[in-house]
Amino acid sequence: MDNKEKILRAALQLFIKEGFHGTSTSKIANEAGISNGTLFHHFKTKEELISRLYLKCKEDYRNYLLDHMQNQTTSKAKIREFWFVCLNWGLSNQEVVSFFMMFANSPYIDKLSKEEATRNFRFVADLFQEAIDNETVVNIDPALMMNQMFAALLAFALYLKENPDKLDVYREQAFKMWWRSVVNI
Amino acid sequence: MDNKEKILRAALQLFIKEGFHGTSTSKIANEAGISNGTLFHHFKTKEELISRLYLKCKEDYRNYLLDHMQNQTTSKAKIREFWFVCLNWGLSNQEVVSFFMMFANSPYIDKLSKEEATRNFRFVADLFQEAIDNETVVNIDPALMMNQMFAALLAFALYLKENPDKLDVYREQAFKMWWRSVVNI
DNA sequence: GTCTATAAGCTGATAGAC
DNA sequence: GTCTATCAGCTTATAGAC
Repeated sequence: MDNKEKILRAALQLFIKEGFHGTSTSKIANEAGISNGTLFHHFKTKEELISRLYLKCKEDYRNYLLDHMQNQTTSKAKIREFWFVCLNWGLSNQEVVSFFMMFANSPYIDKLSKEEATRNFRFVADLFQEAIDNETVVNIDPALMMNQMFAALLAFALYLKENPDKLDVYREQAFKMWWRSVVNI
Repeated sequence: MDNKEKILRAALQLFIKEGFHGTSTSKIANEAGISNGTLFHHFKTKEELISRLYLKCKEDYRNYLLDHMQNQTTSKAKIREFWFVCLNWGLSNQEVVSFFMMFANSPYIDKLSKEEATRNFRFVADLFQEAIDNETVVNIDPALMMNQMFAALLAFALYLKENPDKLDVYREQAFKMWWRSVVNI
């Protein structure tokens, strides 16, 4: 692992614990086991470090999703699979989930254009659009549907964080409940 | 408006814009039109100021909810009303919504016990428990159901923030969709 | 690429006059 | 209650040797 990677890892851990402004660059350098000067050699400013970390996490997330999606045939099967792949990613990347939430509620989000952040996730919108077109799900703005799906997933993941023993109990039901809210009947 | 109130208002605005650590006490004092010393007369530390602001917002929120709930008879009517009262509060208190989200994803949340934060919202859990008991909704942990409802509402409110013209289009449908996910059929 | 040394400016917080 | 003056420590970032 090179120093750039070490810095990003240390930063992620500290940002989650202490927030962006609560984490100084010297703390990051210290945690990464490198000097202050080295940090600023790899990242011109603290802000650049934060943006790079965010973009890297987003890319990793996207790659995980694409890697784990099989070729399902029906729209329902595709969306169902997407739900569970997202859930599994979230359960094994809880720090990144926290980081995304922090980032989404911070002023930094404005500096990376929204277009830029969602560009690589077009395939998700396409998934929903297809399901709308073939009348598998109700006809609402796919953006709203995505919003609702991620919200339901996130809320479930947060619930599991405090009730880890409930995963088996509600794993299937959580999906079924959300699905009932969008399925065309 | 006394100085304490001025400070809290200024702090809320600045925290949303710049984050907790990004907002210095002197900025707050400046924005509130008072001196640095006066701020520390009213709040012993910056942390106390943040906690007080959070608790005040939570209380205002709770009072709004209780004030606007009529006495509905059926569980469905009660929950439906609760949804729309929450939605209306969120739409007219968007800065507070942002603040709550920031706070929830910050390290400060750990310092106020979770018990303390939810204590005054027991009436919501009771609402869901009643609906479970009389078999209006599916039998899942009311905490999970609350989680899901607030997530759906919040996601809808965030969607409206970027698509304000869609309120009339989806206002009813958003509730109906969530309701279909929990109703006992 | 990595380090040490350094700096100007800001931070939260205090002291004491009014 | 409010103000001004003040501080010790930390902040991001730079300069320059190795």
